[in-house]
Amino acid sequence: MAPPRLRFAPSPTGYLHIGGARTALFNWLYARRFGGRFVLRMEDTDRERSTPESVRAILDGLRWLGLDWDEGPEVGGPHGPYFQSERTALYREFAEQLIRERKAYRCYCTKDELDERRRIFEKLGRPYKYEGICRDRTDEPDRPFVVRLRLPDQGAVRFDDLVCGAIRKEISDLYDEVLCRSDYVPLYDFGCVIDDHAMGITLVGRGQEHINSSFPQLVLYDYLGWAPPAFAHFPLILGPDREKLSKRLHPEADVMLHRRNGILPEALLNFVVRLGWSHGNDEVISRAQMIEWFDFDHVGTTSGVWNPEKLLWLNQQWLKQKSPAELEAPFLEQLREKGFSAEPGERLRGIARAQQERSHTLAEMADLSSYFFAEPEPDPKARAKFLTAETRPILQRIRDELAKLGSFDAAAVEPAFKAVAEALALGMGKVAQPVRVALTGGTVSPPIQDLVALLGRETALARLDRAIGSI
RNA sequence: GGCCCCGUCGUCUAACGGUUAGGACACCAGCCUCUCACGCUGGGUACAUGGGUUCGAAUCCCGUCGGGGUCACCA
Repeated sequence: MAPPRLRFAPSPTGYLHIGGARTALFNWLYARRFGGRFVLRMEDTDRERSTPESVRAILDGLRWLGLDWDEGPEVGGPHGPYFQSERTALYREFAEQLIRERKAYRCYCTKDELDERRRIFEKLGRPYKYEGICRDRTDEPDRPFVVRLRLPDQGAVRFDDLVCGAIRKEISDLYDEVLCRSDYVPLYDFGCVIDDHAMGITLVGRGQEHINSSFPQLVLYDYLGWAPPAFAHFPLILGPDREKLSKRLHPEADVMLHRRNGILPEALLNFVVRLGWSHGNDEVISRAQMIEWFDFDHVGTTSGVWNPEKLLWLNQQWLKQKSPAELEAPFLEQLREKGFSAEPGERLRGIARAQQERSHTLAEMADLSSYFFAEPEPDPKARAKFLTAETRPILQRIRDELAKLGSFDAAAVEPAFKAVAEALALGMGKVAQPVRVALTGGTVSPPIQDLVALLGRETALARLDRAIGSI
């Protein structure tokens, strides 16, 4: 069997959203697993709403997620151009062919006329479907027109969806929809069919909201004498309110918002792939494993609800297993975003290592690390409890021991604490916690020896001195 | 409203006629422990509903109810 060809065909009318990202992911995974090709095509035929900025945003989003395309914008390929706005000659050719063959016709009804009729029908409580007024007109007035599909008189359209199984619809439930405008700029179904065929697409994977457009598309394939691709319709992703995840209602639909929030691309992919697909009991799944395991048999049919807690948990899992070097750049980005003057390097990686398993996001990691980059903001409650006359000698003792240290790394610092605790006949907790408050302002930090080492001799001693002096 | 799709814990899901209906997130309890986390152990919560088919149904069929999608010169 020839290698499958799949595509992702977004319309550049805004940022890359989660639903689109998952559609892209599923198609990409299938292509990667079965040695196929993954094509990216911009469906920019809505001139009002399509923008170059959106093209940029979608490309950036896909790249951030690591979903690379074999053919498409910026990489080219043998089936270009990959922007529908540059392919009108092709649409015109087939539109005219369909008209000649009486499988389509020019319709001169104006938008206002149609709106008016729609209003009347709605007032009567009946759904409006274009009645085929221009079906049999023979004149060709010099007026704007649209090209409409001439539906067969009867019959049904059926297909076997790779995810949903057998689906069918009566022709009588369809209507003569608009294929393209006077200038032959196509609408969705027409552009989709022409391009999927021209680009050799063998498998169309998209969201379930497109199930209903499969029927007219299948009619088109039949009219054009082309073998249709296989279809796979994926379950929808719903917002917490159980409505389809949309840009308007749900801010979390923005892929790049999650990047700004400190989510790792691996985690977002992992979260989203599990919304609708599963592999036994596996939860934390890498890109490589996804490619190895993905198939449509295990894509479910029920819509999934966005679950922010699970995303956070997954992100923590990924954060934990990243190396400090991998975390360095995105961590730095977060810190600077928050106004800290951090520099890349050994120390930053050390802080990342110390914080990575106690954070859900890179943003949280940056927040938790504030005292490494600025003077701590003292928490009054922590002060009152741990910086007292009773703990003052402990702080002093630790300060003295630390000052004596030749090396100031964690391995050298830890024995100093142990020694003080032993000398004072106290548990580690009694010793470490006051120091923690003195050094960070609060009661939460990495293990005390890591904290001290990361702060460095000068800062650690200065903060201890200040705490001692303030009691 | 017409049409299309769907219906297992609160959420994501496993199960592909025979299981005490499994796992994960979240939640609760405990352990670990210098704090916070991580980790570990344990706990509660689900087959929408009514009828069939079958020796046997969460799994197959039909009805009901419920949810979502779609009905544009958007995609």
